[in-house]
Amino acid sequence: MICLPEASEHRLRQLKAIASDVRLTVLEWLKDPRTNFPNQKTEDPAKIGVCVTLIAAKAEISQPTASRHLEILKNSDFVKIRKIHSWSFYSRNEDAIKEFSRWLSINV
Amino acid sequence: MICLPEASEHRLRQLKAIASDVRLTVLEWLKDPRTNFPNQKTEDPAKIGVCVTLIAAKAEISQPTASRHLEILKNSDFVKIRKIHSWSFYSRNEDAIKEFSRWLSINV
DNA sequence: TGGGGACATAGCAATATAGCGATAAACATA
DNA sequence: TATGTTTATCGCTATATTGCTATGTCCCCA
Repeated sequence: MICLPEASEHRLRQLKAIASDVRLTVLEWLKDPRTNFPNQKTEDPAKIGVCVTLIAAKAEISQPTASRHLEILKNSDFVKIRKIHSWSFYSRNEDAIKEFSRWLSINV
Repeated sequence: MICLPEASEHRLRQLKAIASDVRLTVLEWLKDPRTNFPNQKTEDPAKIGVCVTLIAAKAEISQPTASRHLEILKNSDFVKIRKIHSWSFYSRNEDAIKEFSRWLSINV
């Protein structure tokens, strides 16, 4: 059986995380939160992040499904969460994304 | 529903192709075919590629399963096939891999 | 012409993934 | 306290993926 090196387990998790049309698109949207989520009034989406409900609405999926996708993106380190009151504001983790991209360019 | 831009369909296919422990490992093995497949006598693995049977044996999966994985890697452009007689010799498509890596570093 | 090796395809079973509605938890406010 | 809002989790169904065996195809060689 295939035995992946310990260090690559995390990379495989990251690869699976972005190998999804929904998650790839959400990551893309989060590059420009002000343009893609202009209706968020509670917090500045570019500074704090975007809440789950607005992401679900734009992706036209249910809120639980969006929550699950965002959990997967979080487990792969591609996004960060900022929790304020009952909101969860999601934003890109540019450092982790860059590091992943660098790993891929070297190791794949 | 999510509607991925036309151009990204191919990228999503590529992401799904390497989001697999088996396929990621095979791609890794194909970086150094002489070391990883020293038993191939018919053709030089480093020049022509590696045949399906040896890949299946090293990965400890059945030949049809290996064939399927290699087909997925081929459809994503990550490998090339060289057919000689009844053999199919697989090798990395370094150009396509580099192009993919460049796309990812810019667009994800 | 027949046999054997190498590969791809078909068909099936098991597992993983993605979607939903219902519901619980946390919190602000009337 | 009661209500409404936001999010996460649970349970379920549908689909996709991965593995296998069986089989067909192609090609070389006896």
